[in-house]
Amino acid sequence: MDEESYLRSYRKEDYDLPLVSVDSVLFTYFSGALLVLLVQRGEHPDLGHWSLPGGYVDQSLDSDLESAARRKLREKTGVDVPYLEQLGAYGNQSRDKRGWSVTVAYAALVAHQDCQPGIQSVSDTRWFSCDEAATLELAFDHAHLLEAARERMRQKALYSVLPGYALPEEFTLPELQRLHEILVGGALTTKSFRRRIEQAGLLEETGRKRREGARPAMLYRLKDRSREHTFVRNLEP
Amino acid sequence: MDEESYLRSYRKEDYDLPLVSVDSVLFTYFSGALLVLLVQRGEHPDLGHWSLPGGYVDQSLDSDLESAARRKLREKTGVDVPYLEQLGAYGNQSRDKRGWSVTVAYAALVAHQDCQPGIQSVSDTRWFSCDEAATLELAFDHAHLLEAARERMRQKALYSVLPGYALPEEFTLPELQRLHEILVGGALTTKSFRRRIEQAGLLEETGRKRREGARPAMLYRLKDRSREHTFVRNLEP
DNA sequence: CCAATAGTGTCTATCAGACATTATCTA
DNA sequence: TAGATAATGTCTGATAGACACTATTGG
Repeated sequence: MDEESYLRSYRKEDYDLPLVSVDSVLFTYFSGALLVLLVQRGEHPDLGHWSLPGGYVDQSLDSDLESAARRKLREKTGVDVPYLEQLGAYGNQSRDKRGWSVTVAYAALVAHQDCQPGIQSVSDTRWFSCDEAATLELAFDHAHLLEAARERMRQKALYSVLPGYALPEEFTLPELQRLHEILVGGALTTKSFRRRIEQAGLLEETGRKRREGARPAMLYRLKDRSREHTFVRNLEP
Repeated sequence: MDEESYLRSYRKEDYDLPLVSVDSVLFTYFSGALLVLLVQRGEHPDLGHWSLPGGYVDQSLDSDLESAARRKLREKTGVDVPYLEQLGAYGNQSRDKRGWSVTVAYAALVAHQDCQPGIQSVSDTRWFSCDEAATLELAFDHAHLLEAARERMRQKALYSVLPGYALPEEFTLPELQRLHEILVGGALTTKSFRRRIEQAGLLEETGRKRREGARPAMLYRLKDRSREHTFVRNLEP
C-alpha cells in the first residue's frame, strides 16, 4: 500500500485519543503585587472552581499550540499578550475526570492596564494576587501548573529582564526591581541589578520621569533584545 | 446536572481530538562522538524514513507522558534510561499528514554500553552520529526536535554536569570534558571545567584509573546531587 | 631521554555584593 | 531642613580564563 492510500484509509476514530488542552498562567504586576488571571469554571467538571485560562484545542481555529493558547487568552483579556512561553506538557490519566488528558501549559506576561477593559467585560474572569491563588482549590492540576510557572519566572528574574513584560510599556527601574524581588522572594542588591542591565544595554531611556516616592525615577522601555538576553551569571537568590 | 451525571453522559467521541505521541532524542557518547538513536519507520506515513524513538500514547499502558516516553525507549533499547527530561510539546496541523497532532518531546541520555545488547536485537534501530543525523531527512518534524534537544544539551553543558549521564558509570574527567566540548561546539578551559566540578563536589573518585593517552586518568562517578546541580555562572561558549 | 596526555599553580579579568555617598524631590 | 526615594562610587570577594608549570605514563 502506498502512502496516499494509507492516508485515505486512516481513520482517527479507530484510536482512543487523550484530550488535549492548553492552559496559561498569565501574570501581571499591579500596585506592588504579582497577580495571576483566573477564570471561574462554568461547566463540569470542577464547576465553580477557579482555573487557569485555557481549554481544548480547536482544530479548525488553531494552527498550532501557541495559537490556541493565545486565542484563549485573547478571549479572556481582549488583547494579544506580549510574552508567552511554553512551560511544558502535563499529561496523565488522573488530572481530568473525563479521562486521559494532556495539557500544554504556558507562562505569559502582560501589562495590567492593557487588559483591564477586556477583563472587566468578562464576568467570570479576574486577577488574584498570586499568593491568594496559591491557596485556592484550583480546578484540575492547575495549582501545580501555577507553581511551575511561578518557579520558571523566579528563575527568569535571576538571569534576565523578561519580567519587564508584566509592566506597562514605560516603567521605572525601582518598579522592575520590586517585581523581580517578588518573583525571587527576597531582596536584590540595587547596584548589581542596575549595573548588569545597563552594561547589557537592555533598556532604553524615554527621557521622561515619574514620581512615586520622593525623587522622580527615570522611565525606561524594554529593547527588543531584552526578550532573548540572558546574563551568564545569576543574581543571588 | 451534577458532576456525576455530566461525567456519565460525557462522550469523548463527540470531539475531534488531535493525535498525541511522545518522541525522545536519546543521546550517548561513544569513541569520541555524540550519537543519537534513530528508528527506521516500518509504517506509513514517512515509511522508510529515519525517526526518533517514540509513538502514540497508549492509555492502557501509560499512566503519564513520561512513562510513555520511557516505555518507547525501553522497547528500543531494552533499558530504562538514567536521564530523561521533557523538551516541550510540539503541535500543529501540518507536522503529521494524518492530521492535527501533538508530540511531547523528551531529551534523554544513556551510557552506550548499557543498551548495546538491546539495540542490536532490534534491526530497525541504530545509533547515528549526531552530525550525520542532522543531515538526514527525518520523519515528521523530527529534525526540528533533534535540533531543539541538541541546543538544550548545549546549554546544560555550560552550567551543569548532566551530560555525564551519557557516559558509563565510571568515566574520566578528560572524557567528560570532551563530551561537553562536543555539545558546546568549542574548546573549554580545562582548569575552569575541573575547578568548578571539584568545588561543587559533584563527582566521587572511584580510586581506580584508566589509561587512554599517556598518563592514566582518575575514574569518577556522578554523585546524585549532580542531577539537580546548576552552576550560577556559565562557562564561555 | 622524548612525546603525549593528565592535572595543578597562579595571575588576571570580570562581575556581583556591601555599603557609604550623592541627588532630587515633598513637607 | 528633615525625611524619603533614586541613583552612583568604590571596595571586596568569588569565580572564570590564560598560561605556564608539574606529573605520569610508553617507547
